[in-house]
Amino acid sequence: MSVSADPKHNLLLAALPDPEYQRWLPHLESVAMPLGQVLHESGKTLAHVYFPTNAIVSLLYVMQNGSSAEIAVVGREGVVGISLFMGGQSTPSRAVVQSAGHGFRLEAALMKEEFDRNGDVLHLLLRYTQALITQMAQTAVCNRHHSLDQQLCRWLLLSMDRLHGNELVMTQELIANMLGVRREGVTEAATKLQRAGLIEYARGRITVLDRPGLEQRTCECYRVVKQEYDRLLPRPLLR
Amino acid sequence: MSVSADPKHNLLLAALPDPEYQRWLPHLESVAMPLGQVLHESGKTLAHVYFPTNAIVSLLYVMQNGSSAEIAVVGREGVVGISLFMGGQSTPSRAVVQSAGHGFRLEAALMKEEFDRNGDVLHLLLRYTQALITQMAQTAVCNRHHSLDQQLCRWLLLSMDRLHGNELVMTQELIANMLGVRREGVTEAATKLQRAGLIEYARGRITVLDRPGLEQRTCECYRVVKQEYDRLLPRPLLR
DNA sequence: CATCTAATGTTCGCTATCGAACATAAAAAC
DNA sequence: GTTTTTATGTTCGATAGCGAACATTAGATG
Repeated sequence: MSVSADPKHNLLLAALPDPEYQRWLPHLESVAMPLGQVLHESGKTLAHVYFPTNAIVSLLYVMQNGSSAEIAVVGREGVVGISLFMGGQSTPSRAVVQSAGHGFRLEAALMKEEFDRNGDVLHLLLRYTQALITQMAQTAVCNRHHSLDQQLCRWLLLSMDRLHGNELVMTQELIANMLGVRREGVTEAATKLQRAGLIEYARGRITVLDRPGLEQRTCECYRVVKQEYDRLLPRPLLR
Repeated sequence: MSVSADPKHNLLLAALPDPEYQRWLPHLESVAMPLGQVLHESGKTLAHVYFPTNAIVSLLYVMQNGSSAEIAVVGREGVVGISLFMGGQSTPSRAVVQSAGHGFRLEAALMKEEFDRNGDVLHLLLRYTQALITQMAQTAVCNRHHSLDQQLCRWLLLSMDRLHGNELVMTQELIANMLGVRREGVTEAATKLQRAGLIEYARGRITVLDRPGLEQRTCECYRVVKQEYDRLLPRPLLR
């Protein structure tokens, strides 16, 4: 698929100054990212960092009792594995491919080395990390205060922003895992959105029909996160 | 108060290598941190970073409708204002003193300069930031899945870890703002804890009587956050 | 000491979400 | 084409937390 063959479809890779990009290129390994693939397990040391091009990855926390909650979502705007350059080697969360696609990966040691060279790469990755922090913080707020309806809209919008089209392959069961709610709740909320003509739903395939409509229904959380990504990672990235 | 007079009561400052510490010392300004003081406002550029010694600071997000939720809490183990060195200059959250005390602050420009020198200081601050990220992520999970009772225990434990004694000056109203719930809910939960003999409550003063009891009642979130701070910022800090 | 104010305690009906059970239908497997 | 599996839809009682109203009491203020 040509859409995934170019590393520059990942916005962070695209934002690299040319010397860095050329240096990384031979080490960037093209990888398929199938639905459900676990990129890193909670508490385990990372072997690679992943730069998705057209895949979406969920950072999610799985509790002792098995229920889960998504903390943040990473797509072509970002990188999976920040704990590597943040210095902790691992995190208590799991990274799972939520929407199949492709991406590129870089070996942990190489990533760390590049980060520690300490120039534009460092500042780019740190700004991205700050955007990711905003997403996590907003998830906390949203979980506290907003209705499932609103949260579903937020989640759909954040996912759509990370894809090219307006279609998402995703069952209600999976969405429920991400949002940390029951599947029935998602069914109910999704049915409402479908009745309102905002989305079309068919056995694991969601099509967004009316994006502005979703934006109107969602809570402020979506806008805050979006604005912060735009602010911290404008195009052209890097001042 | 002697307990606040020494910058090394802040664990990050204490973890600085001596050359850095000596260089910072003349620039560290001792400041009182009274209850309710706003250290930075949502979206505003930071003038200083703050290193609390015996104060506790809440990072909280205030919504359009006025309700709020705490995203993370910072005490003597940390620093307020990470967005400064992360590169964003500001964040969509507000930092408010939740428990009065003292601290030290450093001018934004100096902080950035030190960070960009790019040695131990950078890695120390990044590891701290990763611990903070874990706290935010866990807050999101906790908000989704755990009861108010459990969350109150978590909050008390996290706060106690950042103080010296076992007493906290804090009304139920304020706790409710932090947790993003109603004051009545906090009253009810706190009454339960008091009846169980775990805490003593008296008009804006909480005393923890049975810490292990609280740890038993709280959810896994407390332990995860605690362990992650210990892992990322062990004493002696810096490898 | 009397008064006022802020902090806490209590109650009641309401709503969103949960937990569980079951129905239906589309797609996949045979 | 028949069977099986998977995804979605629906219902019912239970419960946690909400919103609002009001009672009580300990300190602060005068």
